[in-house]
Amino acid sequence: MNSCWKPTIGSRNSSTESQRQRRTSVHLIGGRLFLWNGAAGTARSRPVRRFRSPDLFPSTPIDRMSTSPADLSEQEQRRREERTELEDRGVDPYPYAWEVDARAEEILDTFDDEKHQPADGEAGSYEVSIAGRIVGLRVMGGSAFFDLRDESGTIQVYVRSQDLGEEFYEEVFTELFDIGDVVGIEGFAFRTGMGEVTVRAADDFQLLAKSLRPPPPVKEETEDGDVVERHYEVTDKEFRYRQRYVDLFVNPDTRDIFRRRATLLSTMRDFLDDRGYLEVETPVLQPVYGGASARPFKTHHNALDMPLYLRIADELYLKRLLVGGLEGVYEIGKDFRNEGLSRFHNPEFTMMECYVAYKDYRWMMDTTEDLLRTVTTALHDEPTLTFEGHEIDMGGSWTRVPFFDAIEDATGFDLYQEDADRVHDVAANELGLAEDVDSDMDLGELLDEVFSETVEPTLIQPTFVTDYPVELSPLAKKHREKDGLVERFELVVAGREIANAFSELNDPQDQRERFEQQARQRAAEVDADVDPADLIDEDYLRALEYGMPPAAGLGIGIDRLTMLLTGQDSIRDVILFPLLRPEQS
RNA sequence: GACCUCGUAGCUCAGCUUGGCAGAGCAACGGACUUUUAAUCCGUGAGUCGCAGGUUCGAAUCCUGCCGGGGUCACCA
Repeated sequence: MNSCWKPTIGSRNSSTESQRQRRTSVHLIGGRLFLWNGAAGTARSRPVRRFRSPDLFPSTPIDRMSTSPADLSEQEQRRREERTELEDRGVDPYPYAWEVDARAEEILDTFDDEKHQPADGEAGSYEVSIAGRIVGLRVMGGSAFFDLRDESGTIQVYVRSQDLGEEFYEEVFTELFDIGDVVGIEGFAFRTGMGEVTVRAADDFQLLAKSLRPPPPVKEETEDGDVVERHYEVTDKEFRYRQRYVDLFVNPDTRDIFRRRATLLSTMRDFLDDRGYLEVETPVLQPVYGGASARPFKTHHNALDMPLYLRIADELYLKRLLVGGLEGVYEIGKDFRNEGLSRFHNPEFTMMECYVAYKDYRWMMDTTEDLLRTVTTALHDEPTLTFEGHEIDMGGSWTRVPFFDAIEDATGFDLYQEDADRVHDVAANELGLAEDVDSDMDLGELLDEVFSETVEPTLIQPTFVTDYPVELSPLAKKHREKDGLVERFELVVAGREIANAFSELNDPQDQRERFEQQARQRAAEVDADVDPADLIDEDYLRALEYGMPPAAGLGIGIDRLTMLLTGQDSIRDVILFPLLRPEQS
């Protein structure tokens, strides 16, 4: 999981010495709390943290940066008072480090009753030093249990007045610690009478970060027997997106989604690296945007005094690299499209694009099968997944169906080589799409609409839809056999478009004509003042004129793939910090 | 941008139809409790009923407008 972190049970690092000394001092001085965390001399003399001068940020009123007591809830005020009280007692509420040598999940997995369970009244042999956040505190007189949550999971901690000194226990722990505080524990693992593996804070118990803001209370009543229990869980979607940091420590499922997203990415990288493709990084800031038909974000470079656009696709720069003689390249990065928000669209999203010289789209279909089967297996241990109740089999080779055949199969109408008027007529009058089409849509838009409405939702098992109309694909190479089509495929799974690929157009003359066509449309649609010539990427055409080898290219939307592989129905659930409307106070 | 829907304690919500003292559970706070499991038991505090205006003797409740959240559509290769 986290390769940086290696548990070292049984051979504990000698750098825990400072912790041992502090712990010794607890026993030596009994209840002398001001020495309890070894920070007595420094806590008071620590410089008081101050807010920056308001002059530095004249537009930000100081009273919005500090928080006046009147704005705070009772609970927030109390926690601030506790923090002050801790400092007065010489307890640093924000100390510097803690030597961790075990994690919750690992202790729960490796605890062995025969080897580790201590005899009554004795110390256990499974010694650990752990850290995490307190959730679910249960105090019972002179002892207490709480749940400690670290990145791996949650483990119960047992605290006794006898172990830690009465004064610490009574006056610091039970009075000044809260749910939400981050703490460090040194002690040993044991199994309680109720059967739960628990760490007893026998040796040390320190505050590592005082929480001034209560975590959301989420113990919801389960009304009847079949309701799933959700005790420490926040279900309010907006809250989860806006305060993802809380979502992550409260909802283990959320962390799991992002772990799986990371596994997906690393598996994909390994797959591409193993085949010898070079991972590259191309510009996000571009003087001319292209590679897709979306509207861009516009920005400005001050020193050069020039407009720049955030890229809407990586494609045109990656193909320049093929001209440069790199024979297999890929990039995983953010694209930006200035469009609306929905559960399928976030304005910035992650795209993997891969280009391989001397290959065509047929080869790319095979490779896509391999890639996605590998990724699916990495996440599910087998090449199958369940999405919205559908069992989806990513194994074997997948159905390949030409675009117009798919439409004909779904609607009974063969629209190949029909003109826009005819397609509009069929869509509006025969297919019940009158509300989705209108008469000034061009042929490409009409066909796309028909396909999206009638075919896409029906394709549940992985399906390559091939041979798109040229109007929809200005960067794809003309079909070697079929007039008016290009060698392109989209992969549809569970009714969603997962991948897009083509035999890459490398004829500079053909490319120029298609750019000109596209530029005229775009200038007319987006902004009448724009000169179509400014929308053409002349440098890309110059590159093609030097000669780009035949190549296959593939694009996969990582966010949507993650949705599919983690069973999420909103893109916001697979993006850590999705764009939201600004928060209103 | 259009339509639907919601806004009451820190959180989840009831109360609104039929106007009459602002409610519950959880959380918080005080107390009891040294192997608990959403700990339990006793007690306490907590509200600009989103905002503004109107109707009324009286508005959380009825009316109008606005603000904010969510959803659907539109835009979107």
